[in-house]
Amino acid sequence: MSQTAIWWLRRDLRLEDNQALQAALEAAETVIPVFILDPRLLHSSYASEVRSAFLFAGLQSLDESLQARGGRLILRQGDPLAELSRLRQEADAHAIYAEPDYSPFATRRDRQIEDALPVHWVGSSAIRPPGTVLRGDGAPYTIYTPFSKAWKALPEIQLPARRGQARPLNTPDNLASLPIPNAPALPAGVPFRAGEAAARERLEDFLSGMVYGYTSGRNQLDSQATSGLSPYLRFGMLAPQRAASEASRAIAQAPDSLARASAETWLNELIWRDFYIHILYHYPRVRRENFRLPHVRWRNNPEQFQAWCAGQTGYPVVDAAQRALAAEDWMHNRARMITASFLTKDLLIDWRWGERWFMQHLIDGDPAANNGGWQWTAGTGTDAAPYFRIFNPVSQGMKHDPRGEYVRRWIPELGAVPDEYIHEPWKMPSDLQHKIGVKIGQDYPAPLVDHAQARALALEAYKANG
DNA sequence: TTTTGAGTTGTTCGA
DNA sequence: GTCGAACAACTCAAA
Repeated sequence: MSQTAIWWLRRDLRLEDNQALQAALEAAETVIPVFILDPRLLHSSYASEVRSAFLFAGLQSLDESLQARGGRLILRQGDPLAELSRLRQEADAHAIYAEPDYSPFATRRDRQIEDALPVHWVGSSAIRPPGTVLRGDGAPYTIYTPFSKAWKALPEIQLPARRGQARPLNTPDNLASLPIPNAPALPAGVPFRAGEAAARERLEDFLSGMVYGYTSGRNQLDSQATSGLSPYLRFGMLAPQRAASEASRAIAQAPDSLARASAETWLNELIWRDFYIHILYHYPRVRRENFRLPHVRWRNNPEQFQAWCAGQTGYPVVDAAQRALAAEDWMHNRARMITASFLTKDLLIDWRWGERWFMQHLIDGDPAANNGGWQWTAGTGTDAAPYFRIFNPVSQGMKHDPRGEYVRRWIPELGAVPDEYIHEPWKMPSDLQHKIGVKIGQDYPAPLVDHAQARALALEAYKANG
């Protein structure tokens, strides 16, 4: 057995269920865990300070776990190829082990690295790697339903059995490491703690609770019925294969058909994550271009975009969503659809503007899922969703936030508005506005656009697409 | 090759 | 209030 291997961490910030780590341990006496901060990513126009802080806190937590096993995290900063080459010489390492990552940026970077260094790719940041779910003729799927059927027809996801006492890593003491950046504490409102222990805890909470109420609960804006696992999956603090195998187990053990349907819905959400990873991998152009409908006539009014960003559109559920994003750096999935539909359909603003805004703020911001979600909502995406599917921000609010709890939580100035007006406060008679002290246009904006009119304009703009 | 059925998440209108 | 149809046309996936 050779002596030393490098374990290069990227989007797999965990020790458990980590196939790359396991392979490194099997191949070498000494394992050097390294994370490389890449300035190109840290300072890109899609970066988010809070997401970086979450990353740093995750590295901190990982370093603590490593120290408990006789290792430590080596942190470097710079170009990964240069840093890995240097570290390999310093440590006299014979090989590098890493989990594949599939974004266009990562793919380019990793091709360069495998041309120059002895790197072994082990595991996958998708449950099933791109290229493993293909049509009969070998082409990639571009429609979710057949993709998911093929995905489910493949052999069940196998996780390596958990070992008893994990063996030490023996990371040498003489290797230089940057201090892990002192993550500014996550803002007080952010409801996520970094690290695999927190991920595991949330997974177990979800499995022992909401997984069987997921189908009905996940669309309620003010409920805690979603899994809340997205930030952990984003950074690999939870293995996606672990989530999938727990989903399968929940399906198998469901007490009744309703429960089974719920667990299946959750598994489908995980498969959607794979779907968009595969789409971005096979069609990297979607990062910049519409998947279909190449010529939507966007209006792109900058003042309206500002109002949308600030949660000042005058549509309570849209504004609540945006303000929740500002406060928690996370947004409920239903809220994402509502606010994205409003930006693209009601304001006719290019989905790329919203996509960037989300990436700059979402703690779980991921290029594949974010791009897929925006293009789906904009009607330009892979699925042949009809363009006339335009969300009505009032009826969406009434349906998914019937008591206005979500709205009142994030828009305190609407606190006194009665339920019947909470999603359309501009309809309050002026004496009521006066009585409760909420004057529309003064204490809270009047609607930025009239939805019925905006809808008609959107239908025109999309129909005009040649 | 051709044919056929289908496509996450919605809204509105009129019976 | 409830229900079904219309909203368009296209492309995908599989038989």
